[in-house]
Amino acid sequence: MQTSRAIKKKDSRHRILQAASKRLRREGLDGASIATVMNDAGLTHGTFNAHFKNKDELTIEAFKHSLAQSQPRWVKHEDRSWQQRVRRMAAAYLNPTHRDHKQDGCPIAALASEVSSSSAKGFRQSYSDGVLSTILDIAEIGDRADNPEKYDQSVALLALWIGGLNLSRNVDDKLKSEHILKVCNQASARLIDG
Amino acid sequence: MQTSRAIKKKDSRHRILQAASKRLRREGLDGASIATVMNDAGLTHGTFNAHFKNKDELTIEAFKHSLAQSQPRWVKHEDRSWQQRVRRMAAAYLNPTHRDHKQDGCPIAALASEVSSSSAKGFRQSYSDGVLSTILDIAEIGDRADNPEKYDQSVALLALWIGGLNLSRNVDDKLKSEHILKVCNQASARLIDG
DNA sequence: AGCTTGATATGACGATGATCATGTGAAATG
DNA sequence: CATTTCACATGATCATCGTCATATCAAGCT
Repeated sequence: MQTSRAIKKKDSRHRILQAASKRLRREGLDGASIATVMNDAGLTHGTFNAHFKNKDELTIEAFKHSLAQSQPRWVKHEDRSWQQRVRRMAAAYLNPTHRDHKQDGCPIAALASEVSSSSAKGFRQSYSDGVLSTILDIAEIGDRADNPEKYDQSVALLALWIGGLNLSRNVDDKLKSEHILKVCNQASARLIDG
Repeated sequence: MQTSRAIKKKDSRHRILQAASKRLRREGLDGASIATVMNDAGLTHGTFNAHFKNKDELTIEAFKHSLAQSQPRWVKHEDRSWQQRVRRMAAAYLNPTHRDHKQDGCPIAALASEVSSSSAKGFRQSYSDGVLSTILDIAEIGDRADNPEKYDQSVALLALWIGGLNLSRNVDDKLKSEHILKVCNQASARLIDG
């Protein structure tokens, strides 16, 4: 049975993870300082190590948390066909709402260019695992051998989506930014009926 | 005429920019600390503000410097056809050498997910300009109106390349990383002969 | 030669961040 | 109800970073 203290601690941990995963996605690896995250969670910064060993551990857990939270939103779906599925996923990924809510969106895109320079080895491993499992989830297979063609198409789609989303986030002109999203949606469809 | 002092200063500035642009690409916006960069350039950190107003200015200049330095390597070329051109550019961009030399490679890819959270407004503007001019350079046109179809294809290609390069950098497994590069090369060709 | 200018060096300052030792108060236990 | 336990708070410590005031020393000028 869980004591009320244990429940409270689990709840605090969850609030910290929630806050950290948002900061992590919005402000990147260095942006999510412990003091800020703990403040977001409504706790004082010194309490941090009662919940996590150190910052690396928090980063890893927050990344996993955000992936588990955001990925099903666009991946897990019943679709009438593979082509339907790709169109739906592209539309769910490449749109102004996702572009403008980085802190609630896909952590793979949000951290795409920061991973390789991270000093936290465990984080790079988690990210790598996240990428590979996302590819399989897009393809709806358990292993590349199950359907190499779909796997390869899913790789290219994920690359296109991550690149397109980041480009659209970084182009100042609103119209041009939305044009990027539109073009990448069309390119997604093109990639699979070749 | 340039005095030897002016020459010396210009040379120092160039060394600082060179060092900063490498650090910027390898370690990201926060990684390139002034002390580190100045040390790389063979100067003491306190001398920094004799060359640049502040860190934001250095970041902007270093980004422009690296874009001017790296972009022509794969964009400026005489090609027999548009399809040839795209294949050549994809091969020049999506390969293990570029993947493994982030500090000398494309700054648009190297900073793709960090720009939107940067507090330096001038840097976001420079990056945005860099993206748009790179798209035009890929298409070899001066404005989208010159050839909307090529422009749109170039947008999708750049997205695919940036996403693919970053994915390959972040996947631990060597074979899988190279597979990503290969698949994205193939997808590039596919995107233009639809 | 003596004076001025400017490129670089030295070192201090305040801010921020990660980590940790210790204190506190309330819930759990007998 | 006294004692123990534990979630959390407080505050210190050490490192790093951006910025800046001041010092030095050699190149250029009169």
